[in-house]
Amino acid sequence: MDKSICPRFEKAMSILSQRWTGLIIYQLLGGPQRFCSLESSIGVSGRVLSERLKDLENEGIVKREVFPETPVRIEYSLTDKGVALEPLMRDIENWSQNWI
Amino acid sequence: MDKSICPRFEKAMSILSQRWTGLIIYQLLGGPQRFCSLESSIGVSGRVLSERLKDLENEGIVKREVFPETPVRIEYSLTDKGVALEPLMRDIENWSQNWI
DNA sequence: ATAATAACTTACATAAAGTAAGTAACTATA
DNA sequence: TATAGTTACTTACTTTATGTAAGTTATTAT
Repeated sequence: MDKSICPRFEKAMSILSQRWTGLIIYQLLGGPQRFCSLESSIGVSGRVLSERLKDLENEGIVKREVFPETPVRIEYSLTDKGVALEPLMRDIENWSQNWI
Repeated sequence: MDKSICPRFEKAMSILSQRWTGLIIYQLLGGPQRFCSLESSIGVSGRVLSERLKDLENEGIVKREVFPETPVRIEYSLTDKGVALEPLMRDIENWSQNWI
């Protein structure tokens, strides 16, 4: 091995290349969403969605807010770090329109 | 399920969010590379690299060229479709510099 | 004849993701 | 009071994906 790739870039890739991460972020660009809403619009299993949201929260990309209503409402949204991924998502959008 | 995500976008994501795909494309932006060179610079196993390169070839993102020298030389490079991913890779680079 | 090299492939083990059922906390309905 | 409904999970179990290490093919060098 003679890794010549920037560790920051690799770290970013390791986050973004996890299954479902991109779609979760893309969905949240449209505004805050609830667990079940993400689950159904993306088509990810609850088990993995739960895991991914925790990871993204730990990375400071997603924010979790609890509203103690009945039944409880929990909203997920993007932090500034998450919103900073918008240009990237737009590039994927453009590329997919031109080449897929 | 009420999928509201553009199928082209989803398809693009399913390619790009596969483990190692991003790093392979990123490395090939620097020019054609051989199998063993990709293997060592990225740190992916040969088994999976082989699988990925086939997938990317099938998607028309990567081109495989055989040079019948001794020992044989095989070079992988990006097609136009692959090169079109450069802005995206630059965005990931930028984001990682600012936020990681 | 043996070893070396590149580019894979195969067999087997471990890690990640999917599926379906279960839980907690509360409310609405019978 | 009991039953069922709702949201946001978690748990146990199965299937798929990836890693590891050894083997294969074709060719040249020693």
